[in-house]
Amino acid sequence: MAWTDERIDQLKSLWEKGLTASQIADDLGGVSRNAVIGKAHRLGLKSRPSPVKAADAKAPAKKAAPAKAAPAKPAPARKPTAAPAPPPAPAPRAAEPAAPRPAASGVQSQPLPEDSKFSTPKIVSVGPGGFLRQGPGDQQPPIPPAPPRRRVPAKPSAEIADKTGLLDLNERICRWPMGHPGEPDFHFCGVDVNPGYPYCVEHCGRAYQAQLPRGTRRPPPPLPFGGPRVR
DNA sequence: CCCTGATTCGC
DNA sequence: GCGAATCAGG
Repeated sequence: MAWTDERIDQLKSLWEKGLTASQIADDLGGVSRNAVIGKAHRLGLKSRPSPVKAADAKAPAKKAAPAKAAPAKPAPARKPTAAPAPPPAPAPRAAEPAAPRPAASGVQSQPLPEDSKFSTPKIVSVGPGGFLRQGPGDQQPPIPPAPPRRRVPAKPSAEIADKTGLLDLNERICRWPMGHPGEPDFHFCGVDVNPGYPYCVEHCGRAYQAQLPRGTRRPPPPLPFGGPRVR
């Protein structure tokens, strides 16, 4: 993707707003975090609080030279432009710094009422696609969907809420479908997965049901979308 | 592990 | 100029 004037403008704006390179890359789309950083530097955008501080003026010492490329660059003399001694005094955030931190908190497992007597455990599960499965005679309000976990807190031009879409899926977020494919707001759970599984802990609990007591009517086994046709 | 930004260097 | 690879700190 090319760096059009428009995209460069966005980059500058977002960068100076304090968004992280990842968020900016996400926002712009089509570019990687590295691309954003690289471009930002080429544009001369000033660096912001970086986790990596300049090497101390003493004892550089260890610096393993890997295979690729020839390092041999022992001159980290950082002196970009002016500002000889700029005390890091970020503008005091008066009130609303737009909260760059996504504060992504995984969905905490709903604490089971394990303390409440020994009432017959309700066997309720929801299959992929949001279909409710429950024991016969059981009536229960639908389980509220887990909030999608996304970055980019405030995207001005987002008419569609930031749901976890197909393109957002990766190996470590829950791919449990929410809603139905084809529907406007169909998306995926998006919470961090239960390691080793394609779903988050909560949805693993629904996907992999324990054996039920005999006599209990069992709903059909949970099949993810795309599973073999059941007959 | 995850994240972050910085730097290097082949293209 | 671009950005993946790499580095390095949190």
